[in-house]
Amino acid sequence: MVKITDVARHAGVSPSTVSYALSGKRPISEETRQRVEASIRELGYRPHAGARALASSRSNVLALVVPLRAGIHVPVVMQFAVSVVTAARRHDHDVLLLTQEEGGDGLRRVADTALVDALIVMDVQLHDGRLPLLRALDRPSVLIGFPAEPAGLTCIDLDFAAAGELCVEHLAGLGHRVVALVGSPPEVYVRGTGFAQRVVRGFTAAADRCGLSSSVHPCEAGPAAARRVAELLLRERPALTGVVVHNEPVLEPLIDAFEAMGLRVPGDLSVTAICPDEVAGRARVPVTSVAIPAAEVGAGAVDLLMRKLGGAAVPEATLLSPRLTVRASTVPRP
Amino acid sequence: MVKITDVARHAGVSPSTVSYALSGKRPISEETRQRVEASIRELGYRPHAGARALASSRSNVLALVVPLRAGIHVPVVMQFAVSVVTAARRHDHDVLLLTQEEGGDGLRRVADTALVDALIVMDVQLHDGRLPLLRALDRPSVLIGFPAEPAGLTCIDLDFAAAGELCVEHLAGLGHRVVALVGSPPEVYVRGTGFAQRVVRGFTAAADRCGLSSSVHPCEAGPAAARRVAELLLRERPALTGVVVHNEPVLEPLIDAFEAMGLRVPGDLSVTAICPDEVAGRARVPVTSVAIPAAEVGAGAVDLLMRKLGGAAVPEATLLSPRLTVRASTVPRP
DNA sequence: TTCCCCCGTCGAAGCGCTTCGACGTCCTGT
DNA sequence: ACAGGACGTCGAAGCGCTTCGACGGGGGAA
Repeated sequence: MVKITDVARHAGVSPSTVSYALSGKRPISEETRQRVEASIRELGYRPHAGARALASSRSNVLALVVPLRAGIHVPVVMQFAVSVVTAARRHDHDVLLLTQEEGGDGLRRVADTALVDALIVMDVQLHDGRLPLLRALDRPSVLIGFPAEPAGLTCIDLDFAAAGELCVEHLAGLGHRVVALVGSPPEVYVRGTGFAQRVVRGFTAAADRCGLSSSVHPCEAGPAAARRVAELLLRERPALTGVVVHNEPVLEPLIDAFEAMGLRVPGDLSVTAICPDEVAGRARVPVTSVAIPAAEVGAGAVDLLMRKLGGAAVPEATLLSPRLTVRASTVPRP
Repeated sequence: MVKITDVARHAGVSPSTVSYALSGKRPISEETRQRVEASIRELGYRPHAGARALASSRSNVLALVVPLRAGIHVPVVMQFAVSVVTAARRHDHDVLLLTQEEGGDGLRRVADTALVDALIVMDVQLHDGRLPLLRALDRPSVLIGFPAEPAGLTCIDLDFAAAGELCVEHLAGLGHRVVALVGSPPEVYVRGTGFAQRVVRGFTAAADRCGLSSSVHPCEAGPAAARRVAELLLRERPALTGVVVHNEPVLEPLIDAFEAMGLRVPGDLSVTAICPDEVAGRARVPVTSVAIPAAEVGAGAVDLLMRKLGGAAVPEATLLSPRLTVRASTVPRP
C-alpha cells in the first residue's frame, strides 16, 4: 500500500504538505501542488479512509435508514436511496445503508462509533420513537417526512398539504363542485403517518376555500376494497365528478371499478392522484397527478446535511412545492 | 468521548486487556472479562470505527453495488439489499451502498481507500466491464449473477436454467405437449444478461428431453407487445397449451390478452412464470411460478464473503435450486 | 522436586493521516 | 530602510485502537 509518506518522499516534500495540497486547507504553491499531484498519480496513492477518519474525526460517510414496512411504495424508496447516494458522492461522501429493522440501536451504533458523520432517516412517523435519540445525538441528521413535533429537528418532504390543495384547485378550476378524496388504508392514519393526514388537511381546506362539497374515504389495498369505495361513492355522493386518489395500489383498480359501474373516466369522473409518475403514467387512462419528487427530496436532504456539517444554520422545515402534471384523466365538468 | 483507556482505567486493567476481552483473540479470565464488560456498560463505551479500521486493517464494512438500469424489477433489488444488510449485521458488518452509475471507479475507490473489506456486485452482465477489476482487486468479492467467464470469481444466483427446466417439467407432468417461452425484451438478450439466456437453455433442453414441441419468443414490455405475442402464438402454434413467462411486466397483460382472444387461463392454456412471488400472486389468476429467492441470494452472498474474509476457500459457483409454487394458472391438459 | 509450558496480563509500538505551531522568505506600506 | 504580514513549508504530536513480544505464576509431567 502506498501511503502519504511515500508520496511526500517521491515529490520531495513533507507529508503535511501533501495533506495540505490535497485538502486545500493551507496555501500551497502552484508548482508544489503540481509535483504532489504528479506523484500521487504516478504512485496511485489513495488515502486510507480509516486513518483519515481517525485523524480528522470525519468519516465522510452518511447513514441512510430505509423503511421496510408494508404500504410504502418500494420504487420510490429506491429512487430516494439512489438520489441520496448520488448527491452524497457529489460532496465526496459515501452512504451506509441501514434498515428500519435495526431501529434506534442502529442509529446510535453508527453515530457513536463515528462510522458516520450524519444521518438521513426516511419514513418518519408522527410520533417516531427515534426522535428523542436523533435530538440527543451529537451528529446532525435530516428527516424525510415530518413528525408531529419537529422542533429541534431538520425535516424535508413534499408539501403534501399543498399537493392536496393543488389537486382540489385543479378540479375546481375545471368546474367540478363535488369532490372526494380516496386515501390510504385506515391503519396508515392510525399509525400516524404525517403525510397522509396532511393530504387530508390540504384537500379539505382547499375544498372549503373553493366552496366545493367534499368527503374523505380511507381505502384498503386491492381491487375488492376499491370496488367497495366506488360503490359507496356512487351511492352516497351521486353528484360526484372529481376524485383525488392518494393510494398508489388502489388507483388502477378504482378506475376499473368506476368503469365497470358505468362511470367513464374522464367522461363522467375526473380523477387526479398523488403518486409516483410511473404509476400515474402507466394506468389504463394516464392520470393527472402530483408526483413524489423523490430525487429532489433525496438531494435536498443531502444538501441540508452538508450545510449542517459545515456549521451553517438550516431551516427546520423544508417543504417542496408540488407540481401537477395534467394527463388524460381530468377534463372540465360536462 | 469515552475511549478504551478510560475503560481500562475504570476496570483496573490495561487497554490491551480490554481489547482482548472484546475481541476474544486471547484468553482472558472470566472475572476480568466481567469487570471489563461492566465498565464498558457503565461508561457507555463504543470503539471508534476509524481507529479500529486503522489498527486492524479491517473496516467491517461491505460494499453493495445496486443496479439502476431499466428492465430490472426494483422491489427485488430492494429485497436483495435488505437481506444483504440484515445478513451483514449478523456478522457484525455494515453495508456501504454504491450505485451502478459510479461503475468500476466506485469499486476501486472504496476498495483502495480501505473503506470496505469486501464487495458484493449485483446484476452482473455476461461480459461485464468490472470483471477484470474485481479479479485484480485485493479484496474479496461476490457476484450476484454469472458472467460468461466466471473463472477466478465467486458467483451466486438462482439456477435459472433449472428454473426453466422446472417450469417445463411441471407442464410436461400435467400432460402438455406444446409449450412456448415468452421471454425478456430482445435488448436483454443482446446486452448479454446471463440469466435470461440460461432460462432459454434450460427451457429448450427440458422440452427436448421431455419430447415437447417448444418455441421461444422475446417480448417487449407493455400490453401492446403482450397482445402481439399472444396473437402470434395463437396463429403460429395453435396446438399450444403451456406457456412459460420470464418477463414480469408482461405477465398480466399477456394473460389479459389471451383471455381477450378467447383463451381461458388455465382452462385452455396453462401459464407458469419465473418472477417474484408478489407478481405471480397478485395477478388476476394467481400464477404457478418459480420465485427469485432474493433474500436467500443476498444472505448467501454475505456468507460466502465472510468465509472468504475468514480465509476459507469457497466454491466459485453457487446455484440456488429453484422452487416451484403451484397456483391456479396450471392444470392438466384437457 | 524440577522443568516446561500455558494462561492471563501488560507495555509499547505502530496503523496512516491531519493539524498545530514554528520558521524562513519575500513583499508591502510608510 | 524597516517593521509587519502573508505565504509556503516543515516537524512533531497525536487520533483511538490492535497486536506483538514479554513476563510472572501456577500446574502437570517426568
